[in-house]
Amino acid sequence: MPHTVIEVSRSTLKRLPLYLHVLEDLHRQKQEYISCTALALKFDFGSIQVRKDLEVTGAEGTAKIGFRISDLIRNIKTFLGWHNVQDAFLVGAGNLGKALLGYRDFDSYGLNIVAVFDKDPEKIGTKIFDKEVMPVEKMPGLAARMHVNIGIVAVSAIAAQEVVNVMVTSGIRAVWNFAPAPLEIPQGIILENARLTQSLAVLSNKLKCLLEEETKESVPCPM
Amino acid sequence: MPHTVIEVSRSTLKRLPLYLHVLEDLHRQKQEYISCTALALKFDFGSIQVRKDLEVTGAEGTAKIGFRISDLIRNIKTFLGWHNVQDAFLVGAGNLGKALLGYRDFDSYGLNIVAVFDKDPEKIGTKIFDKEVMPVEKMPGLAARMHVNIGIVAVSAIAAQEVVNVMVTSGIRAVWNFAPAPLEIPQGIILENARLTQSLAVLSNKLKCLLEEETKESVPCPM
DNA sequence: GTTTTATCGATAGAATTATATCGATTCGAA
DNA sequence: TTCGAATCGATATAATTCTATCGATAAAAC
Repeated sequence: MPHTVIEVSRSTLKRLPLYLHVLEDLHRQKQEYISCTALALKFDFGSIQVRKDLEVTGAEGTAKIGFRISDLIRNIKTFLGWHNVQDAFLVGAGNLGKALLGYRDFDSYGLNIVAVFDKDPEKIGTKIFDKEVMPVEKMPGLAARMHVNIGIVAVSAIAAQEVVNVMVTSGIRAVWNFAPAPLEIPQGIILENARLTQSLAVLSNKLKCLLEEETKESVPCPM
Repeated sequence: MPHTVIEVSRSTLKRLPLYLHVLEDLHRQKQEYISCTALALKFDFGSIQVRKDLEVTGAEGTAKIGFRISDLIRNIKTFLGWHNVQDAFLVGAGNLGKALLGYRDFDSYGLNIVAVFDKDPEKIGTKIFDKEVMPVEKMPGLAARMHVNIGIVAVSAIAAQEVVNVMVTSGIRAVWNFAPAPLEIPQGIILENARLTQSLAVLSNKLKCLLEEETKESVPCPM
């Protein structure tokens, strides 16, 4: 049985959690089945898109009925790797770090923050949501001992590269970066940037266009 | 002089802030010019992509030299609508809300949070970063008086739709949503979702594939 | 029991997005 | 001053991503 490599686009990958959220909601409401058509109504894209996305997770539906919701949830979670919760280190105990620590739903998204690090001596030793803030120097030792794979960067742009370097030497395999700086990372290590400003850029541009549209009658703006 | 409508892809729009950050960094370091080739080195995509992205902002470069950095910064900011700072309302004074309020750089991204709202009586009246938390009921009146166009949703998924409804009736034109729920919004109002889980999904999937690759020798995973 | 309708699954086609090519231009070096 | 290298700007090609179509199938209506 030769393995065929399934190509999955980044776009599909990003839509899966959207479906998952809706599906879990429906599951709580005891709904058993849903069709792509019905699921697509929740979003601003079509049912074919939904079906193709679900296809990559190996989900199978029945004609006229749709997909079993519990199956879909399981498939999506497995596909994303959220069925096994991964331990993660968080570096940066500022506002953003606190917000991430306070976010309780991460465990259903396969993420469990097990330790917090910072450089600031003022913060070290304090507790945030029951987690003690430790000096960054302790990370390498702890990462090896605890077999932690994920590192979350929640520090300033200036400090970010240094933090990543420590993470990499600590054996971290995947970095989730919240700092607004392009980071260099060795091949084989996963880097994913979670940038608010990207989303804000789209919003701002659209709003600018909308407002310009109102003042002038001619519209020199992209959609 | 007829206006030709420039088509700008969402992808381009999302890359612009990445460039902007690097450019502002270089500007602080007193560098005057940069080529697309040099700028592209900071990212994992090519120089042609960079050039085409910059093109939409109206930037003009010189052969062999590249682009004047100060021009690029101005062009990108203008294109995104970040040259004029927009006032915004934030709803939700939880961890995320606090983090957003504490983020000082928003003003250079064209955003200025002028007021915070919450439903929780315990929170109302308290101050977060010098901003008093107000009851949501006060939003409509204030929005009209202050001509606020942007609303930021930083509440739970359950409360989100209700908050958006109030925003819309308050005259808000653009909603920046952090709640992990698909929101319904009338035509003509801008909705942009800032979802952490999307980024996390990509990370998790890649990590899952990496780890599977190590245990098995055959690789049944995308990319 | 037959027809109708909704849906899946697969394939084909359209649209969008990314990358490559090429002449024109500018600087620096021979 | 001429040549070469680097880069822009425009156009053309490739790759990716989205959308439409069609037969098969299962449930509901008649």
